[in-house]
Amino acid sequence: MEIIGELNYQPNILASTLASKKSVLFATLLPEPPSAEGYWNKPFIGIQKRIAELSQYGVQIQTFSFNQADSKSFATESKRILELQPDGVVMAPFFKKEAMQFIEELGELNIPFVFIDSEIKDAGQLSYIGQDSFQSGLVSGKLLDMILPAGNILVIHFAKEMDNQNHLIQREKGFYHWFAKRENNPHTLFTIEIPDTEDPKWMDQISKKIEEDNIKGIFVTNSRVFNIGRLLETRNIKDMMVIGHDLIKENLEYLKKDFVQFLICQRPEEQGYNAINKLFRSVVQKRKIEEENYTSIDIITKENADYYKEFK
Amino acid sequence: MEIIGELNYQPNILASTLASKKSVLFATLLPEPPSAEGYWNKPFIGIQKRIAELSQYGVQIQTFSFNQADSKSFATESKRILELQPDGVVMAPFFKKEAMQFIEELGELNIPFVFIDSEIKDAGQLSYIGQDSFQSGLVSGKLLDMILPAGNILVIHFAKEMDNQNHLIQREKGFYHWFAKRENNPHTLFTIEIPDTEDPKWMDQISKKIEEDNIKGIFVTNSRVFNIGRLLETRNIKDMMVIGHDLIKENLEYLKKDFVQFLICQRPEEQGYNAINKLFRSVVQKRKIEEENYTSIDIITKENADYYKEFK
DNA sequence: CTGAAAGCGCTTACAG
DNA sequence: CTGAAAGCGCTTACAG
Repeated sequence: MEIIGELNYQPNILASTLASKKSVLFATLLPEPPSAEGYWNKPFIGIQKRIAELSQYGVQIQTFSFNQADSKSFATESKRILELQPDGVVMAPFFKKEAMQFIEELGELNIPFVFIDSEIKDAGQLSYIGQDSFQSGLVSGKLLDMILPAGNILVIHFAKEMDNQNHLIQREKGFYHWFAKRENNPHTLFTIEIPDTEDPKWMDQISKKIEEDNIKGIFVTNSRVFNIGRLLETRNIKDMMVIGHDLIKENLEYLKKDFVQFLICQRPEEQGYNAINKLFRSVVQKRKIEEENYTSIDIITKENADYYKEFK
Repeated sequence: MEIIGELNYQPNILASTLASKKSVLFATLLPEPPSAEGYWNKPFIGIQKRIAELSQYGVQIQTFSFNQADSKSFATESKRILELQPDGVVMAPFFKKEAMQFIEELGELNIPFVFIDSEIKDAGQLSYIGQDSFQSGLVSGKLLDMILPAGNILVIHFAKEMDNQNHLIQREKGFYHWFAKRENNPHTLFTIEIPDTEDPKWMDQISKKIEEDNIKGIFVTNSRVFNIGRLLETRNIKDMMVIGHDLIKENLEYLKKDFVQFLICQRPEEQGYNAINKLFRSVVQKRKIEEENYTSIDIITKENADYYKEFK
């Protein structure tokens, strides 16, 4: 060891992995996207890209997905992962109770795991990769404030089981915080939860709210902002300033049509790529990993959207 | 070859590079940053990061830099690179004439090269990595327009030898284009060139312009927007909306103090990283490379600036 | 427990 | 020109 120090010896990783011939298996547990255009396809693209690059090193992947509206599916799939005994796990811990159970069992098996998109604090994760949701809400607040001369604001959660959607709550808090600390705030804020858009009644509910409360700005706390685009287009409502999240195809359409002014984004493909990379660096290369890795809070408009392509 | 096709044989790159023991040398020719906080340190950080990762593969680098105000230094350094006969070159082709001469000689030696930051079209480059400057100017125009209720706008180039600064011209053109196509544009636009800030007379010139022409918005076409921050602070000018480029330390200060509203950024570290990666993928891995790689046009405000750190 | 030998999948100098 | 041998820097099963 002394001589190693003196000579500053660095092992040759190429030779090492070539000789060892060992293979490594990672598992992912992420929400199943409702469609091929859904948000959760994006982290997955990044995951696959990094896995492909690392296939030379014998890195393999097995994917599991759960239904965002069904916490039991999370539990069922996590059991399957435990049976598989992978060398590392990437998960979106959407359901806190089920996730904690899973994490405990991973701990017993000494399997490292990385959180993506949302976080449970101090749960023994190797790393968290995702946005600071409060701050991202604050950015949304500032932007909407800058472009809204007058009128009131509606915050909309298109989500079921809000108890489990901590990052949406945090975004809302950050958003409200902006207006709370602002001097002479002329805007009044309201919040609505729309758990289900199957039944088109929600449209009437929102339209009524817009009229009654002089709503001139809308903030949708997740990627379902295209719902508002559709509403504004079909009911021919103009002069509404709208901010939402994530550059998915349906949102891009309404951004281009000027029904949505800003989308807040978080480089989901890069997140998936980095999640696998963290596992690789820790499990295969035995390096130290930084625990928190807040993604940037990206601001997308009609004009820069086409340049916001990852991995060109 | 038939059997290779049938078996879908993929050579093992690890074994290949381990056995071949060949080393590869890349050269970079970039502007020398005026200080440790200058913009051009950033691409260099990315370059070094990728070189460090690839040192296992026997990739080495030799760096050359030129003075942005002196086209001769570009020519001198490019000659030194030609003598070195590297396996690939990354350059910022700031001086078109000198760059074309250099490129021709690189072509004769069959040395591939990548452009970074600014581009010469169809010059035989392996790839270009940088922003679409026209579009980035358009984004600046839209943002300033959104937050500026009334008053006129001043575009400032802090640059010498404007003939060689094609990307600044393009940014200006994009910016003007936004207001040209806008309906009922209430803002009049002016442009000023400040070749030198050593002599503080430029401050009087700008101040006078601001007063005489009712300037309420300023767009600085490069990273020298901190000059305007200083001017506004020292002369106590409020209510000016300011947009500039690049998140360097001096600009961050005035963003935080609310003298600058937006910075347009282009992930310079990522650009450096990608430039080396393109050379590596082409020269060492013999893969096909995409020719254009426009960087995203990132919008930075006081609130998301702290999260805009690359390579965390 | 220690240490030498075989082998990972290639490249390259060299014998024929 | 062809083809077998040596070697790249490690790991790992195995003999002692």
